[in-house]
Amino acid sequence: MKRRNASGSRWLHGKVKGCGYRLTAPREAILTVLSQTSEHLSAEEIYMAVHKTYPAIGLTTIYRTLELLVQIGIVVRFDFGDKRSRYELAEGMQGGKPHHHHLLCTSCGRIVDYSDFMNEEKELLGQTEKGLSKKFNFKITNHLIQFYGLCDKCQRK
Amino acid sequence: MKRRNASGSRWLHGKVKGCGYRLTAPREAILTVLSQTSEHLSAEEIYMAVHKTYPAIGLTTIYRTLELLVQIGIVVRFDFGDKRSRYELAEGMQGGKPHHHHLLCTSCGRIVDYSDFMNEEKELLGQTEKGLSKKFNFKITNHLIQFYGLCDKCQRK
DNA sequence: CTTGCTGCAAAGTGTTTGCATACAT
DNA sequence: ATGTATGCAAACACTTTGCAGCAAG
Repeated sequence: MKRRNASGSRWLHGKVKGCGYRLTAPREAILTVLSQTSEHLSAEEIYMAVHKTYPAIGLTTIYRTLELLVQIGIVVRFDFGDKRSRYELAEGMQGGKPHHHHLLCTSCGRIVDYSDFMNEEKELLGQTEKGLSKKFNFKITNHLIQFYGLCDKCQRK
Repeated sequence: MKRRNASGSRWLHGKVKGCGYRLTAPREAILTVLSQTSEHLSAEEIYMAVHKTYPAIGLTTIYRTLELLVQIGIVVRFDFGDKRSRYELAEGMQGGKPHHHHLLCTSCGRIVDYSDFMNEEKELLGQTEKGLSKKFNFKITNHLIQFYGLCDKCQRK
């Protein structure tokens, strides 16, 4: 678990308060965990991490807070097919990652972020979005791109 | 629900038997439903559809059969974020759809298949796959591309 | 103070499993 | 005949909800 911008959580507090929500200890702890990891944590994993510094936390609060943060736009929910939601700080949030897509190992579940090929992708996405928009009269707001395969370790087995 | 190739299910029987599995009435009924719809049915929806012609069917059998069909490669499982798996006949199966991606309305849940922009996409996907493959030592086997937005009806509300 | 936030326990929902019976081959 | 497939009910895993107490502003 890589550490990143340890003051990110402090900056995020403003975002929460700015939206008219209270800044409580549980929320603070959850934001801190999210801004200091580079992983794609599930609710339970966040719960366990927060529990270390704030043992009184309940799993319910984790779920409710995450839903709130997703609503505000501070956090993004992902579904990688392992039957539980996973959460990341949104693009543009302090402590968050730049825009990226995911590469998933179907054997061990490893998740790799990549942003190297985004430029080419972005161009095509733009074209495709425009075409789809016109043809189906959709107002496109978002996209999901993931690649699946075997990571190097799993290929050797 | 559009009807398509009504004999598709018969053709599929061979695939099942060819893989060494028994061809039973429940499986036959499930294949028939899948080969006659153009929708993206959930297990429960398949259950209800099969139930009309085969009332003795149990939901468990639906799940077990779908898992089998996915394993064999006759059926593909999708996850559109509504907390339940949805199933389609695989590309290349008789009665199945050609390769396509999905466009989803985040308001009403409508799912639109598109295959118009596949050529451009395919090219980019190939490049990106190659790059990712090399950089992360992944053997890429699959990809998922979805666009999210508001369909024309939901935009007017 | 007042209203929103929290934790616990219980309820929900989609999916899976144990087991005895039924059936395709 | 033999082992796979089925259906029921119970178990599961993740998530949500009801409610009474607590605390931020």
